[in-house]
Amino acid sequence: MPRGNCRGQGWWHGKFRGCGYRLTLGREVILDVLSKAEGHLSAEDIYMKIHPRYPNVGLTTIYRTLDVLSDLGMVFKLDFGDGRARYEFAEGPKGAHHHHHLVCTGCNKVIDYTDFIDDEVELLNQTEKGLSKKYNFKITNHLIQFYGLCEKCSEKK
Amino acid sequence: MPRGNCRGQGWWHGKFRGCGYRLTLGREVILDVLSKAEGHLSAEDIYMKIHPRYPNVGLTTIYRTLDVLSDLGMVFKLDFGDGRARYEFAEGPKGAHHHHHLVCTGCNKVIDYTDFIDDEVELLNQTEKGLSKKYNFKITNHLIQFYGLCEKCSEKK
DNA sequence: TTTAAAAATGGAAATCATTTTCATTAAGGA
DNA sequence: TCCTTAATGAAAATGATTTCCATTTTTAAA
Ligand SMILES: [Mn+2]
Ligand SMILES: [Mn+2]
Ligand SMILES: [Zn+2]
Ligand SMILES: [Zn+2]
Repeated sequence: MPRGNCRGQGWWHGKFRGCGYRLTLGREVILDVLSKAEGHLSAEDIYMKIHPRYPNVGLTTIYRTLDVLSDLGMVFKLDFGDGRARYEFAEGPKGAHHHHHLVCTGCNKVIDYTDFIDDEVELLNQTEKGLSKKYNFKITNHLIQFYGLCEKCSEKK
Repeated sequence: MPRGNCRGQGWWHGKFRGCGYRLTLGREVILDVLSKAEGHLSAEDIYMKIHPRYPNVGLTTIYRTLDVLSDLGMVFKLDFGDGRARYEFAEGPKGAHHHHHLVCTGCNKVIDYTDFIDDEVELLNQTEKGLSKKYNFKITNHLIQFYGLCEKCSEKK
């Protein structure tokens, strides 16, 4: 968590201000949690992590902030089909860590993978180009996910 | 819509009975609507189509039936991110019509595409094989979607 | 520093697709 | 036809997310 006495010094201060957003305590704390989180957090997960130390940041603000962060491209909003959105920090310009997800339909575990990304990106580019032309569709984004059973869950079965 | 006098004669009668399910009027009608539908219908879409002629088939039954049909693999449950599930008839063994979707984030229009499916399938197989081995993850399913703006929506902008 | 406009906030209430409950009905084997 | 059990519909419950609105905070101007 950021020290309360050096607010607004993070590298993302500029990103906020540049888009007319104000960098508030709530936003900074949420961003901080996300940037340090391992997995894929739901709004409530974030609320739980923050609440003990910042009991006056409400769940509503978390939802609103996550929307803003998604708009700014600082966070990805993910849907693994369990009825609640998950959020993931979009690494800065340095660690642009393009990856996709393996989702276990047994226990909802999610594995990040980067394997085959090169071939994938190649196919994706080709596909995007072709589809853009054929359907006059401007593709801005893609979603690739694999579903199945993780090691533990296939053993159980 | 099926004629009321020849119930249970459809090619899917066996599929139901084989899995211990009963073939009811509601299920038959829902399947019929889906098999003839062009696009991607929500539960309520289906309800609207059915209700005039079969006013005693409730929305609850539609949800339940769609679950059954998904389990049987006769229908695909889709999520285009607009907060309601969509359903699509999974063509029988004949017209196995593997395709993915272009989703317009402007107007929610969805385009089916089959282009590049061959290269895609090849990459997918390779990826699935590699990931299965590396993570001991049994992949049963994949999701690929492209998001962007359709022709009309990019003009508007 | 003072001030005023705009943005952000939190808590409560609303939304709304989907699920659950439960009493009733219908399917299909015997 | 009879009986067991699956299937059904209506109403109520659920639960993640959004909306409302009165209050607070931020920021730029004076
Ligand atoms: Mn991830
Ligand atoms: Mn389709
Ligand atoms: Zn699992
Ligand atoms: Zn569009």
